Amino acid sequence: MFSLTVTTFNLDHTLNSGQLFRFSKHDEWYYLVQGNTIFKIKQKDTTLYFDNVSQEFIARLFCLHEDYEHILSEIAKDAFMQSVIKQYSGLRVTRQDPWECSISFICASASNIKKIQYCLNELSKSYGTLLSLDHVAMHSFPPFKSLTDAQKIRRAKTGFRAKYLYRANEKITVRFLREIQKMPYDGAKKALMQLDGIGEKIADCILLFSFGCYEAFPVDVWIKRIVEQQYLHQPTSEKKIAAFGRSYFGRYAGIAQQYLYFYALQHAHEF
DNA sequence: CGTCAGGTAGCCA
DNA sequence: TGGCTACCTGAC
Repeated sequence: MFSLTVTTFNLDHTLNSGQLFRFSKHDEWYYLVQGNTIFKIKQKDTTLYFDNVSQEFIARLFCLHEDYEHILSEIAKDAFMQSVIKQYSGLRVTRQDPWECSISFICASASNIKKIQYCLNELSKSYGTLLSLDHVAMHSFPPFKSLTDAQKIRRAKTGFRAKYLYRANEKITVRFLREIQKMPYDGAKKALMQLDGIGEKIADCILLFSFGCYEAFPVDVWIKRIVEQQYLHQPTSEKKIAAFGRSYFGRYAGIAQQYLYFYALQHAHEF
């Protein structure tokens, strides 16, 4: 068992903000999979407790090295954002494995969080290996290059996304991911959008959640609704909403987006 | 039943 | 470029 003191970090908010889909909660502990091991993590005030995983991995996944006090002050552009930030302070954008993140968000197209989790778990059951910790069982994520059986992909109830997953598995290579990492935002986004099933929104999610590209401002229905309601006061295209988000919030627009998204989820009934 | 989910591709003006 | 619509599937 290890522990770490954290500031401006909230594990619950971070895990439940729709950026990471594969975790399972059992009395106070969250169980997650990293490679071929399960680990568990929980937070008590400013202390993070974790087991079966390295401190380095936790710090990287939750970007604990980032100065969130500073980042949040930069995106607190107006009274509304200030209140959202105050309310959900500690929500962080994660830095996930690019392969898992790409596959996950291809599954996210026109779906919902419950369904995405279901599909990813089914894919993992089919392509991963069974792991356990404290009598909690989970499967490892389908390994890199393993999604080679179209039937099995479809049996995970992935629907029209099945062919996208199959092709992504063919096209995503170590070299491809390394190139993306080196590119600036625009080029990286274009490269990701070469893949079938990855459009503007999903490319932005992948860049934001697995490449540390904080300029990316994914626009989904919820971001569209909240930006229209709070800022633009009229129906606006996704493209214009994204352009607004990036120019208004600046270099940490993606983190602002995550706060807005989390706020919208908590207030979903009001829309 | 229709509509809606963390959308995208293909088609048309 | 901008505005349609079909698309798997499950929940309401």
